Amino acid sequence: MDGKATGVGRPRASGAAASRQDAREAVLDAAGELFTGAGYAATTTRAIAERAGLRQASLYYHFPAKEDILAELLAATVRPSLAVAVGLVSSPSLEPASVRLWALAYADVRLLGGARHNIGALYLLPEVSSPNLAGFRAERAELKAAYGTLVAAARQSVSAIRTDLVFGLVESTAITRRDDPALDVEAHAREAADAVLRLAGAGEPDDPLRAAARSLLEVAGRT
Amino acid sequence: MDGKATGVGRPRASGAAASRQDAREAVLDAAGELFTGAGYAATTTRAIAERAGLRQASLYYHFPAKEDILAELLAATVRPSLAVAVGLVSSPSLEPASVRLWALAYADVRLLGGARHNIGALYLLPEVSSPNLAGFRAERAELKAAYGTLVAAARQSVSAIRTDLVFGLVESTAITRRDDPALDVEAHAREAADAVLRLAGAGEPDDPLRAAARSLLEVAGRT
DNA sequence: ATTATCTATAGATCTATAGATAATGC
DNA sequence: ATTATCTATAGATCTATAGATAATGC
Repeated sequence: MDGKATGVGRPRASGAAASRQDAREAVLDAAGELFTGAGYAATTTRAIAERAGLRQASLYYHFPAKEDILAELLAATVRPSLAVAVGLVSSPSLEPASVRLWALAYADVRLLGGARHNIGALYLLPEVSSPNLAGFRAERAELKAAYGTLVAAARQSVSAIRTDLVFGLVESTAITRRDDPALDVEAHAREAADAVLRLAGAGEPDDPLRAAARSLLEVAGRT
Repeated sequence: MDGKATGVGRPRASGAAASRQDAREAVLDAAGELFTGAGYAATTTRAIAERAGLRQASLYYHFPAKEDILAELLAATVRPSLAVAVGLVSSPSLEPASVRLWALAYADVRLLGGARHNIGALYLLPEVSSPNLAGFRAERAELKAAYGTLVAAARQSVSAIRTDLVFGLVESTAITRRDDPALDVEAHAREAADAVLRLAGAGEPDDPLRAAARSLLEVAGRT
């Protein structure tokens, strides 16, 4: 079962053998590390390929252009959080909005912070404004809208807050992780979610609320 | 008084005449626009020079290297806020900490948002991690520490909050402005400062508090 | 025959330096 | 003589394409 390590196609110069799926994954992983660390423009296709264990030109068998690698990484960044958000907003839940808002912020920060590289930092890249990445921006706008919905529903006292500030607080966790890579993601996510509730004027978060939010996520199959 | 438009040195090919100081300023302004819009690595020295009205090689008369342009822009970004922060933290003020915290956040967001280009977005560039920019990072850390001091002093109820989250909320206003350049800076600054107080658990901001904070800034000579 | 890679390279830049040049200042 | 610019270019890339090649699959 171990023997046939090499698959179809010319073997790699580096020796490493891998299936088609592996190659794509390796490229995305390498690009994720380099893009988050050095940025998009400063990362060469050669560097990505080297780290992925193949030659520069071989990238183009898997991706039509460099920007498509970024597009795929960005999509993978929003999509899971967006799925959680849609679930929390749309499905008729017995839980109050404050619980669902806490759950969304918590899940979002954990998903971003728990990923292999600091993919939340991809949001911050100036290349995100590129016309080719409109699809990602649209998904990100949907996610933001979901925050807006829950913030509006959860508010108890204080005047309305800009969704920007709530969403911005969540996104800023990527900067924090960039400056301090050893961060405890779980604790950070909890504190960020607490902070979101305070911002939204949804009352002070307490342990029962957090527990309810966490089990809500588990029911949805999402940790 | 208008006649001698051209100064010392060979005239510019573009025709535009300018003194040494003007050239530096023009370069910084051009770089500010391009770096915040497209990022550092994606901005060529040629593009900067073109926009500044001189030839690519002439940049190097004013700056030893491309990175020094970024360094100077970054310094100009933190320095004014840091000056405000030091004033608010150190000087013995009659105002309570919550007023001073509001004042700091308000001044910071206004300074970032009110500048000609979206210079707050420079914080977000991955190049900030460059070893050559350690000086900037140190100043930024000082500013963050000032937030931490005021947050700790202003807290009334709720458990302590990470300074990261407060500072991150402030920094995130640069992302908001990137996505929506027409933003009303004054209103945004006020709401961000309100949000900071809520995060810090320093009680609900009200108009008298805001007025006190604003006059505190005016006394310090800073709007 | 198909697949997944490789080698080689075209064509386009990009940063920074060398050295010339066109002003003013003394 | 000094200053601020210019032209020209070295040397180093960088992305993407063309076409060859070394596997497996039929």
